[in-house]
Amino acid sequence: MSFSIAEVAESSGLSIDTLRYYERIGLIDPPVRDSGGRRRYTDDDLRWIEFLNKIKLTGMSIKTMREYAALRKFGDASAGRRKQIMLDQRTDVLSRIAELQSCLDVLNYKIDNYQRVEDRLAELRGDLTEQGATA
Amino acid sequence: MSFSIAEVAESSGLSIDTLRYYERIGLIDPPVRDSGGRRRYTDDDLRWIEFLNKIKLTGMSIKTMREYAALRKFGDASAGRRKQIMLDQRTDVLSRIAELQSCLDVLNYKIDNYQRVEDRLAELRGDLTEQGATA
DNA sequence: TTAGAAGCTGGAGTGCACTCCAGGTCAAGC
DNA sequence: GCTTGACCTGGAGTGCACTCCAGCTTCTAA
Repeated sequence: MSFSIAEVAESSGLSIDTLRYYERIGLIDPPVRDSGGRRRYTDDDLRWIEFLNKIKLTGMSIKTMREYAALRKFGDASAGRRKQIMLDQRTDVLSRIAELQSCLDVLNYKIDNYQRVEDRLAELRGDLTEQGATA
Repeated sequence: MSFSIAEVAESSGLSIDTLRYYERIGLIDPPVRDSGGRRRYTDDDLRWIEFLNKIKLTGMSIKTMREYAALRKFGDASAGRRKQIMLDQRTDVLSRIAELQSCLDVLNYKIDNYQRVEDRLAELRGDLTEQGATA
């Protein structure tokens, strides 16, 4: 089974231009072409693209993803370096999660504050309405 | 008490250029100047810069931060909109945390795999050494 | 009083990750 | 056989968030 570039774009959430860009810079291997020169992606290609998408979400730079992609070509011999990249990324993700958690506190504090301001303003408007009613 | 731009840069972790850039684009109010025309930042300025830093960590764009900064000028009247911005940002942060958590699974899976490959390679090398010893 | 450090301005340059475009090819349906 | 739409290429353009620079002024310390 193989897929057109449009199908891959659809299923991966990347644009067609982005897929071609990733190929140009060596993130994706050039897929086979059909008789008319169009790209046909295999299941393997799809899985790799899904994986790229996933590690992109962790905030990995394209530079690092390219290194990782290049290392795949060396098979088991590059397992050590690839493991290291994943380890570094995990460290990164863990600290980013912690960072975001601490930001939540600030956000919540601000939200509470604005809520209080809004409540006070609503109350004031209520008072005015009452005055208007009794005047 | 007031601070030179170098001191603010030091304490905020932003560069001097970035501080001036933020001022240019309206993220930071122009601080008062000393007799020689140099910027002197107040405690209030510092607090605002710290806050900016914090919400930047949440991934808020400069565009949104600028809107938020501009809204401050309207005081309580803008509390509603500012609360909304913080609410949106909180939603964002929560989903990003969830996303990162799910990425951790992939990272862990990969790390385990590479560990297994390395273990196997180490074992093979061990065998070779033994062979070498007995040959 | 003078050298050097720190700060100033407006504007240009950078790196990243795409995104768009002009002009061309190819296959399918009418 | 001709139109239409998907796809192709190389290269230019975009938006974001800085970052750097030249050429100037001002304070400080020897």
